[in-house]
Amino acid sequence: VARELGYDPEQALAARRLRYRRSERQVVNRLVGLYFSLRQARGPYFYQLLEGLGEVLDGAEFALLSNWAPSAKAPPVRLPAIVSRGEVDGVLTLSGVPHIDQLVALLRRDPGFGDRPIVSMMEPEEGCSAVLTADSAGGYALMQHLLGLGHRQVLYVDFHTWQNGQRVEGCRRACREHGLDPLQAVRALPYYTEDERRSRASLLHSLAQYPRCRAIFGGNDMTACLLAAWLREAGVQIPQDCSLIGFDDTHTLAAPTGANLLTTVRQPLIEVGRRAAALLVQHIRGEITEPRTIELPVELVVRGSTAPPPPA
Amino acid sequence: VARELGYDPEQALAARRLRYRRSERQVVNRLVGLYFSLRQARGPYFYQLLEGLGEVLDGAEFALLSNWAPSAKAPPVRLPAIVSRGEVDGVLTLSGVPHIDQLVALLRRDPGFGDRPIVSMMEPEEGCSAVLTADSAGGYALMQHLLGLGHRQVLYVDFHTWQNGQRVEGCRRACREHGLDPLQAVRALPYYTEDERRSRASLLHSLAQYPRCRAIFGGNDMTACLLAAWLREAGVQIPQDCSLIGFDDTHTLAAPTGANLLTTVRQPLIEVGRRAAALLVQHIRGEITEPRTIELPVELVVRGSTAPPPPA
DNA sequence: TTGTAAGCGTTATCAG
DNA sequence: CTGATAACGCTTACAA
Repeated sequence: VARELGYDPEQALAARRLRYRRSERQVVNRLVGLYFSLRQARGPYFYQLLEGLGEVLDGAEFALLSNWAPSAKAPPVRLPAIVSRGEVDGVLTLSGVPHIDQLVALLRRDPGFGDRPIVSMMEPEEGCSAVLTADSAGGYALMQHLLGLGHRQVLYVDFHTWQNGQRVEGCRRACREHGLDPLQAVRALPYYTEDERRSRASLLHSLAQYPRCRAIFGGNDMTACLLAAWLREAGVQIPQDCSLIGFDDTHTLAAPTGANLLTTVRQPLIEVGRRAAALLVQHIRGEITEPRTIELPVELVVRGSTAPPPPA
Repeated sequence: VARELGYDPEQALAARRLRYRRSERQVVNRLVGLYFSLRQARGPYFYQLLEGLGEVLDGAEFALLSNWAPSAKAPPVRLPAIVSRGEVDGVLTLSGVPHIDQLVALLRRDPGFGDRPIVSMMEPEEGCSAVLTADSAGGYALMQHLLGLGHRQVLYVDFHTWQNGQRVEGCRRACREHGLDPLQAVRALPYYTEDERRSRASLLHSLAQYPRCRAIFGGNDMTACLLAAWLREAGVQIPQDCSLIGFDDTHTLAAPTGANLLTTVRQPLIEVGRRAAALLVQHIRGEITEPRTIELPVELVVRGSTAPPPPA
């Protein structure tokens, strides 16, 4: 009869939620939150993840709350009202967003969220499930490729605020296997978003200082493309004078023909989004109770930006 | 006393919503929905809008619901449960999403949404507020620029499913003012996403057919960049052999130096997002009751992809 | 097995 | 003007 009349108690969740306070049960609201920064939302990295998330959440009929846009400056001090009210069933976080630890602590402390599931993407997080990629293996494959071309020194350039430690660790592992001193073979050079001139000068200085270093590893594709522009302006030709590698396979380094030149490691970002969403939904449905970590493989994509080092 | 004890009736919105059924009042949930397609979410066009939306909604402490990801195929038949439950205070829509009319009708028909505010971005919509850009003026400025360079014929290429009529109308207005037959001067050539080969052949055929037409207007930057790749492969040099223009200023047509070549019309997309969010929040707060339309100016950005036509 | 009543937290109403 | 009361729709404990 209920079905005939189109009656669905889910429609009046407000009443159910009210009543459930007595029995300390939880109401599933089919709503999950995504914590990210507007800064990240500018690039394809983010919207590939979003595409995977959207696909799975849509299928599971979950809605996605997504305007958490923390600034890099201050840690979050308050949760959105809808979270404190207990209407958000779970949360997705994303590596690279400032102050994730504080956010997680804040969520855990709030009675409106408590120990509901959190799934972290691209970075492990204490007490949360995670969907990661084989970062270390990616760095290893990249370095193997460069070593095979004859390079013996690499300059690793990345935001100083990011810690892609696994990536570099993979590079260094490959170096050790080739009998090279990993600290000599992979030199880290931070760059500073807030001071482009300084970063550029620092890059060119390092290239002059280490004449045998003719390969540059940008911490990700976005960084690599920026470095490419600086190198071009300084008259350094890629890959004749210097090889360049990225990470992610999200950006195009355009050759005159329009083709993508950038040798990189492809991360399965859409799949990361899918898996993270699926994991969160399983948690919410109670099909999983313990935090779980998934690692997805990455793939070396060799294009035109890498070549043997020029003769000394 | 309430303040001392940290008591806030907003925290128990469920109870308030329950009670309000009797008096037919509405509960503001500080939650708005964004209707878009995953297809759009792939490009900077979308995330510039999102950036503006996020900024204002964050400031007003509204949350954003954003996993409406309709496929192009089928019109929406059901609203997310959270909308039907009346927990979404208002909706933002975006031009280019399939079946917007059906969505609006569906919302209006659903007692859970009824006549709550809808703000449409980049396209007017019956019975809704809208934030638009001066499309026609943009087309006019582009055409003025081309006419000034000496062009007398332009090929307009765009998705056949999109109707950027105002843009073309602006072009034709400029032609009329120069005493040209607008239908002769601006020829429309649709292209077909599902059949790239056909679109490419059609483009090259048209160029051969109209030898005096040496300027191409891609309906937007994304389209223009795609056309640029096809032209390059066909050996057509930009801008020496043929000028190329886009619209939006969202994509880069990279010169060998990495600089952006594309002459285009900049749309203030972040500002569109900000205004749309602000408008929706004002509606929800009851500060505005009647639908309102805002039009923002656009700006011609002349770069290297336009030049005088080659001598006949 | 079926039926009844209480109560979740809020607010409108009505009596005092 | 103040203060008590009932009802929004649901779930559950308990009685029949």
